[in-house]
Amino acid sequence: MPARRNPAASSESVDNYLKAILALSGPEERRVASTSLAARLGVAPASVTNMLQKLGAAPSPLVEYERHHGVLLSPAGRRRALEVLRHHRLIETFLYELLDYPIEEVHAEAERLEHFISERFEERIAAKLGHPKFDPHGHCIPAMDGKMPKQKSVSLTDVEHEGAFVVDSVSDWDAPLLKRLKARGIAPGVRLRTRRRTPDDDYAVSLGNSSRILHLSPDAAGAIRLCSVHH
Amino acid sequence: MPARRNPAASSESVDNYLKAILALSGPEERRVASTSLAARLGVAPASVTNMLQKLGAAPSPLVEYERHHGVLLSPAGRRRALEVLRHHRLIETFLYELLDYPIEEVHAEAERLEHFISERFEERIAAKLGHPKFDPHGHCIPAMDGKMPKQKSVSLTDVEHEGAFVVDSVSDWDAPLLKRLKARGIAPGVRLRTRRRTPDDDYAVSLGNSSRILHLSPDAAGAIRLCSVHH
DNA sequence: CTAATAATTTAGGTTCGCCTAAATCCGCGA
DNA sequence: TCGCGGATTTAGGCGAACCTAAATTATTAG
Ligand SMILES: [Mn+2]
Ligand SMILES: [Mn+2]
Ligand SMILES: [Mn+2]
Ligand SMILES: [Mn+2]
Repeated sequence: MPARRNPAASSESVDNYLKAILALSGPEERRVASTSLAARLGVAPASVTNMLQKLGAAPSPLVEYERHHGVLLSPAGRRRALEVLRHHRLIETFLYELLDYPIEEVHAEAERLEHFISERFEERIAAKLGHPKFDPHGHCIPAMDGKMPKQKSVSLTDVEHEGAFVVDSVSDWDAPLLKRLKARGIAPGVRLRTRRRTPDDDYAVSLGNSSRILHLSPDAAGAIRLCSVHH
Repeated sequence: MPARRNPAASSESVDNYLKAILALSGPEERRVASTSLAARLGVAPASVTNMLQKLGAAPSPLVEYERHHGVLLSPAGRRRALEVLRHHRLIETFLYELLDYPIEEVHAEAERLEHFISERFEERIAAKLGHPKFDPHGHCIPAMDGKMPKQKSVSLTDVEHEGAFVVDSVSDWDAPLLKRLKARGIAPGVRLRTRRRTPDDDYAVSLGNSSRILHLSPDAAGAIRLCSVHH
């Protein structure tokens, strides 16, 4: 009798659920609905329910789950999610900086490898990279203790007035889109000016000191987060 | 009805079976018995039979399997096994050369990662390393086309006469043993002299120009392969 | 040539992560 | 307050990759 080991200790799937909950619950740590998890993970809603029940019922649960009321990460779950996120972003940085990957390819590779590297690997690439604080998309890399500064950036889609900004980060979700942004010169750290717009306008911005105006699709704009420039 | 996809296309498990068959069938490509596969993979013999039946029955089989008569890799299976072996040894070299892993730790990490890296990753680390031909244990890294020069080394356990050799390779199988060998100065490329011995003697060798004699256990000797020095 | 021993396969069962179809629940608009 | 539609859960199943115990087959010593 193999003394039934702790179910759901961790696995690629579990890790991905935890990371998705972390992302979807946002800085305010809202409860996350199964449907949104299902959409994000590309699985059926029933599969989500199943997994959440299992995770929530384990001896030391990784999530706090209540029927019909969504989930939250438990402290242990949050710790694990941040660890995987740290792996993800360190790997991305490593691929970009040391292996010269094109930026739009780092995400997919990191998405797999994040689950399989050892603590030693994590530590070694972090050291090699000089303990970076940001990944190539401009996202913050959680520290080893799970601490991560709150982000105070806004989505370009939420800016309606004219203003001067710096690109904080770009979404890594959609590789082709990311490639297009790169081709247009939009990358973290780039200075960017917005113009006043009404809901019907497209997103018109100019970069650096150039006066050339770029017109961005809503998709593209949605992938860009900005910081104001009053340093 | 989701149009039943090619079963056993490839997976971590399948890869490990193929690699094990490649290793156990040796340069002469002997048929491999389920028992030896079971022992090497650390699974029950019944599990091996199961897997071999599945692999052998697939539309384009990765192995040629005959009840009660062991398996052989098919050309496709051999190709895949060599690809995974190439991954393994490139990753080991990468961890050793670029991430400063201690030699006894590279194997375990490579054993996992070999299944999850992309072609791009493979190509990039190979380039970064200058397309190495040997891994840190002295094992040959298969080329991209799967070609690999025949090894013409002998196990230290098969040497009974006095002679001058160069250490060709050390086994990566047993990390503690590997660490001990390292501590004793035994590594690929090191010059090593054997003395005449009878089956009851231990393995007595001296390294480089030193006259100091090392006495090796059968385990240690079994982990060392030698080349003669007539260059 | 036979019989026992060793190797191998078959039978039956588990866990994980997923799916579809069929309930069920819940909040909101009339 | 009622009931409807969307969100969610339940029920029933599947394939991978394992396992143990019980056949079965091969080999080999006498
Ligand atoms: Mn992932
Ligand atoms: Mn990123
Ligand atoms: Mn492996
Ligand atoms: Mn090796």
